[in-house]
Amino acid sequence: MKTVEAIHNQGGRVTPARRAVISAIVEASGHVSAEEIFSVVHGQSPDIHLSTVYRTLDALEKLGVVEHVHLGHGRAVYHLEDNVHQHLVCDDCGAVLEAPKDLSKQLEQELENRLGFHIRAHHFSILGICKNCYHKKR
Amino acid sequence: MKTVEAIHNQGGRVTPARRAVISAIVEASGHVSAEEIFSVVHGQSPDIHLSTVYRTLDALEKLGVVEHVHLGHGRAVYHLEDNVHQHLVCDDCGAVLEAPKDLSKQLEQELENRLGFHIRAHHFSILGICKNCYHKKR
DNA sequence: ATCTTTGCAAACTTTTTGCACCAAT
DNA sequence: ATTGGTGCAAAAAGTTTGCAAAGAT
Repeated sequence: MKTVEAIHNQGGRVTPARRAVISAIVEASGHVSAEEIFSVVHGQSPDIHLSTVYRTLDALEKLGVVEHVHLGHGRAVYHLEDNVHQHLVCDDCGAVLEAPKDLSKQLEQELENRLGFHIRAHHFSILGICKNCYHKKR
Repeated sequence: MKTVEAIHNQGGRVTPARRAVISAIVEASGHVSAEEIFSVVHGQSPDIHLSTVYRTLDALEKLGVVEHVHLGHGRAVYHLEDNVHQHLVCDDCGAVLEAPKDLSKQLEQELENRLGFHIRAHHFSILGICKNCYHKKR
């Protein structure tokens, strides 16, 4: 487990709470809020507190294991850093799609050339209306 | 004043508070948080409450006069709907740039063709590192 | 033994809401 | 006179923090 090593290397400690949070994120394999993570973790280990989840997420973020993003309005969601991509978020149904890599690359290039602006791909989010919602009239 | 008419047409009332909020946004001519709007408004009319600002912003949003966006992490910011554009937000210094229109258009087209995803330009925000921050080493 | 992490409770920030009063139409 | 808007205070939602006890190394 790479994550566990990363924690060790930084002088961090591998605790049950941290294991639980990590596996909750891995199992979710998507975009999950702190509370969603908490409810999974808390379901199995009721002694683990919400604030511990937040602190663990913070720690994992510092280690570069997870990343949090604010998709659209509302709370932050976390996802694994190995799954870096750009998010398309439906403003109607909340669906989260991933933008095609080449499209992202292209945009990234152009913004860099023209404005010297360096996209953080993992922090990129576009709101709009997804195919489904668009077709059920709006 | 178009906005005032819009309010009337919906059976809404044009109150001092609403006038104050509207002109605060117009004068700010950028991206302002509810609190920034409040502090301007409150500076001139100390009797106007923060909750009134929020309610007014809500009302104006329903009328399509303003729009709020969550740029990056942190609180919502409001801007006039006539100034629709895509935001580039610097993750370091918080600077907000506007993306070139043609670039946006291109991306918009492609996402539509490929995924059937319809960008809401005004709700679009890209995080990254701006030119300045990028060059002062990172 | 050391020093990080946790549980807990409480604070904080941003936004929303209930209610009685007030004011725009 | 209506009915929508406002002030106020209090709640809600999401996140952070201080502190003493517990646990990983």
